[in-house]
Amino acid sequence: MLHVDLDQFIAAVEVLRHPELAGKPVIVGGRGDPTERAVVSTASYEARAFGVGSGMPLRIAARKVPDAVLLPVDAEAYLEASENVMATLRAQPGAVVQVLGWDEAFVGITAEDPEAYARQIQVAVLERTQLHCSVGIGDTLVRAKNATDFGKPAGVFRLTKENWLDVMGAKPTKELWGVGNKISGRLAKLGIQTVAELAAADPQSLVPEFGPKMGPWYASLGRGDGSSTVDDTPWVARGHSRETTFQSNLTEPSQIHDAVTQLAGDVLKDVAAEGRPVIGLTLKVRYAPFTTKTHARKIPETFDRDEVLARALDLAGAIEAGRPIRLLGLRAEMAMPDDARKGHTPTRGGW
DNA sequence: TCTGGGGTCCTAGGACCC
DNA sequence: TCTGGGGTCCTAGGACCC
Repeated sequence: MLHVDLDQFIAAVEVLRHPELAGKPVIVGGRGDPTERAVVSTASYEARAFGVGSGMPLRIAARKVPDAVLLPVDAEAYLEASENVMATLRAQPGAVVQVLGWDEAFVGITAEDPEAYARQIQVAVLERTQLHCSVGIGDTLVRAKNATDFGKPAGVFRLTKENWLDVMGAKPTKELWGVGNKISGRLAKLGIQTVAELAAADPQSLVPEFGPKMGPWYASLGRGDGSSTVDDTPWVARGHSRETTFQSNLTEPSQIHDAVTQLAGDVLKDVAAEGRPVIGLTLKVRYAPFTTKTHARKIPETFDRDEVLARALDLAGAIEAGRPIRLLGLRAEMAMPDDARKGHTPTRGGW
């Protein structure tokens, strides 16, 4: 199968709308104001050369690149571009497309020459959307996903059982899809630093540290193993959430009340659009400077706005009085339709 | 340097039941 | 006094992804 990933997607869409920005360091994030609390969504390659990357505080990014062009996030524009890309992928002969996000998809194919097929995809996407993409080819989803990194920018790379350890073996475990800072740190404490060492680990030996599912899963990640099925079942959301980072910390109960009321209204709008009842609520509170707590509650199935709002405000009663708050979030879990296929998700799909 | 917003899934521990 | 062995459900929190 193939993994298709658009190059510097958000920045590229912005450059298409503003051709005069081509070749300049472009940073997209928040409302484009570096004095606000926000992070970088995407930086162009020119900006990345200064050490700017996704997730970096906008303030820091602006300091690193004084000449950068800062732009606000325009989700609708990116979604429209994304839909054009995905439609192009679906139009390829025999392609089964599993979307992973705005700028990524697995494409299941059967082709004599996968590299040629991948090149054809790149041409088609460029012709239709003027966007460049990189393509990974693999015999599992994990290998295809990791292969894409070696193809960037605008290239093609193949990872299979045969060359997986040659290419990936010496890399730190953090390079793997699903292993971040925390897990790589815990693996290191077990004496596992590299992909090759993880591949050699006995899956059962990881169970005490990571549990019965995740332990063996990490071992298989090290080997590049896992599902090789691209699943194009339409995605069904488990829930919807909204969160707000306040530019100045909240301290007053009335401010909390107003903020939760606002969040509940926004979440309910998303839920109503799906026509599925709410079955649970989670309130997220980030106290200043930076500790996060969540409070969750199952609730009886309901479509009633007042009921959901009342329960959200009830959850807000768990907020510690007097501590300044920098973020509030509210998530509504929805009942799943009976025919929804479990286990298919946008970011962890195929596991 | 100071950390967004939208998602999903896994695990631990307590409550409760038989 | 010292205390079983399952099972399920719920809450809280952790970790990851784009």
